[in-house]
Amino acid sequence: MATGFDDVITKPGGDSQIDRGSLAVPRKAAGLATIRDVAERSGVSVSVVSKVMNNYRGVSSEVRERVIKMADEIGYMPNALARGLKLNRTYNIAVVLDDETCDNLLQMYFVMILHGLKREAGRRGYVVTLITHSVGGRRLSYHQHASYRNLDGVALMCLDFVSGEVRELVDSGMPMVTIDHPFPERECVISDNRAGVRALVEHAWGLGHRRIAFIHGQHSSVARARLEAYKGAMAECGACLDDGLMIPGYYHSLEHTRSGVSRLLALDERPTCILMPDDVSALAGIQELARVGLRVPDDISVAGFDGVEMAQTMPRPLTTVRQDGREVGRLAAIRLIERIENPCSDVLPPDVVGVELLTGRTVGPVGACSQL
Amino acid sequence: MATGFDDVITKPGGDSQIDRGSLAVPRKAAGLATIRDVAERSGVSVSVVSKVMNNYRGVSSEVRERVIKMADEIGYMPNALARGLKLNRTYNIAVVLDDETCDNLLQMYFVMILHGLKREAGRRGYVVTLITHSVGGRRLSYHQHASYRNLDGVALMCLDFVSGEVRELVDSGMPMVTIDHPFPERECVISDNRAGVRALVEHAWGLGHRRIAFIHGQHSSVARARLEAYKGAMAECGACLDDGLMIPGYYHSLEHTRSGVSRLLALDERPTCILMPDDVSALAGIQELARVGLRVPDDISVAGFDGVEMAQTMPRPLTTVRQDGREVGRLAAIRLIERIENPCSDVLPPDVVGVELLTGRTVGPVGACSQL
DNA sequence: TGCTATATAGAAAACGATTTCCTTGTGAGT
DNA sequence: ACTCACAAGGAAATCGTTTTCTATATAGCA
Repeated sequence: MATGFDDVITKPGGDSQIDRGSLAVPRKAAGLATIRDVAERSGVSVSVVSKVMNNYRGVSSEVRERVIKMADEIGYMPNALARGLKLNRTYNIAVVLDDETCDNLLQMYFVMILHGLKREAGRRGYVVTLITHSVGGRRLSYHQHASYRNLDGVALMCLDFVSGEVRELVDSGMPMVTIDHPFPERECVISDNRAGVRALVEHAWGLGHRRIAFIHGQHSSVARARLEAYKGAMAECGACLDDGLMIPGYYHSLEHTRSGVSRLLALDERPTCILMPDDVSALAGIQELARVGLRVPDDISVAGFDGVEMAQTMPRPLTTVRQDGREVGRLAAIRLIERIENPCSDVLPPDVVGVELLTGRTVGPVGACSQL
Repeated sequence: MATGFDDVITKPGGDSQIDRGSLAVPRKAAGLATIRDVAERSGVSVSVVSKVMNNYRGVSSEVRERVIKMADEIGYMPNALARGLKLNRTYNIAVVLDDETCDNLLQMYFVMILHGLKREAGRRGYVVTLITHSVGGRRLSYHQHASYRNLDGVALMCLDFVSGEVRELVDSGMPMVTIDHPFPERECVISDNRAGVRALVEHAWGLGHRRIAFIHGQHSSVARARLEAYKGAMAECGACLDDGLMIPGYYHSLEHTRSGVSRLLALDERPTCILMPDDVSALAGIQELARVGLRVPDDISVAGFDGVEMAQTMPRPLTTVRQDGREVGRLAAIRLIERIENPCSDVLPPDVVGVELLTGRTVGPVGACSQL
């Protein structure tokens, strides 16, 4: 925003006015009452009206009632802009959605988080604004954008947490909450990925699986946590870890999953069970397996991660772990707003939201066929 | 907001200050530079800086450069609040999501719309704020809320379009766009539901189905349009309409769909094909059919509506119609912003976004079994 | 009756921009 | 030399609030 130099220096208008699209209509012209209208029509000063509207004391109940009545009558609503300008509070929090790199809204987990977050925020008088770092051609950092709009705080999820952008935000001291990626001394809510993976491994192990493969995500602390949990759980079960069974993939990338499955099937000793990075990928994996003639779970078992409703409404429900995105979002809102309203309080360690194993029917006991 | 009477009249503070949570920090204290800082440090007046930042003419290029350099140096960003207050424009549009009645975010179609809308809005310099009508206990109408926050326009989807709330919004003249429900003289984008239903009916008919049932949504123009299209297409195909084959249901309501399926199966002459209100419901329907021992599509055919990715990534992809929610959202953003920036232009008839038949594998030729 | 607290009301200064004048200074044209 | 036009810069009003500070009226009290 600071570099207004780009292309247009000289423009029409006598010392002013570029084509600004629509003319600027003052609030009055738009038919909205201002505090001054209320004041005049109830015969008091602006300050008194303000005091009434904010429930301050120092106004006689007679005047108070008159003002309130008049305000109602002419449908007065304060102007959030003026209020925010004075108070430096907008009751508006930012959710950063980077729709250039990852399409977060297309992953149900993040949609659920957004849903929970928005709902809880609304309950507490806040509203949610979705920001990106590109705004009308100009490229603003998240922090610039959030402070340009005076947003009270920021919620971060599903993006490159090690980018300079995020660093800037962390360093800025602006109230923020991250999801599934803790920063020291910053609010955070995480979904219990470790427990989820552990539950899956144990479930499969309990059904007799010994060669349990894991197609895992990359470059994120979620992926790291899950991989670690996988290794830990396998080791605890007494398996000796086989690097060949751990294959990098990407969340929600059907092709990567399919090729991961192919790689696993090409192994000398095939796995009898594959843990996929997410539910959609799991379905893609099952498709791939079907393509080469393998039935699930008779010939090979498959598990997903997320627990989206649709995968449970299938003829053969997916074995997976349900993450409670809505709860994650709800807690994120609570913690962020706490921080906004009480900036000096101590930052607690991350909230960990529990997950639930959905046994489904795609991980079965190791059968005869799978020995082939 | 006008009735601040509720409970608290007398409160602490000498003539002022209720517990306002955080203290109000002026922008300067927060470390952000103001236009005055730029002016002082580059030795010019505030007006000149403003002119430079807005690319107005009437500033020598020498001064212009100096100002720009200084602005960059101290990281100046204008204050959107102050700007908005003066300009009466926030470059912020509202998306109304009513999370009390319907959980719109849980339906992928609406998520896609939101995604497309937000992306296109961002491209044009706008940001999206999600509003509800309940704000921190207080109940504001959509219109009140949007005008309280000075939002430039409103996008409405998936809600009760005949409510007083919506009426108020329509009458207010605030720029708005509706999705899948046209109002006279108001911007609108609709998904071609008629064509979708027609395609499904024709597809099924072509495969020999004659008794095609339709579990349809209710109380919305989408539902009406689809039902009409169903009737029209059936008639055109030469079927005589059977009221028993048209069953009211609800979108995304698994129970209603299941009971609808039961009702259909109880008919003397069972349908050979059922059109479900949406993809998730279709899966629920298939489950219900499986429960009573009917296989899809061998014994009975089933189609969905929406075309969500997951239902296509199943062992047996769902026969359905893909709606292009993202495109709907994109067009909605374009039309809304056009209206905001050019309030006097003519309102065009609704944009109709095409749909695509996904043949899938859940509607098959009428077989011997289905004659039972 | 004075004198001091206290309550009530209002004036005015912010908050950080934009925009409308208005004042200069300069160059061209006669 | 004298006007005229125009460019560059600045002062100040404005947008709609909040909040501090001051002025007045009333009550309490000796």
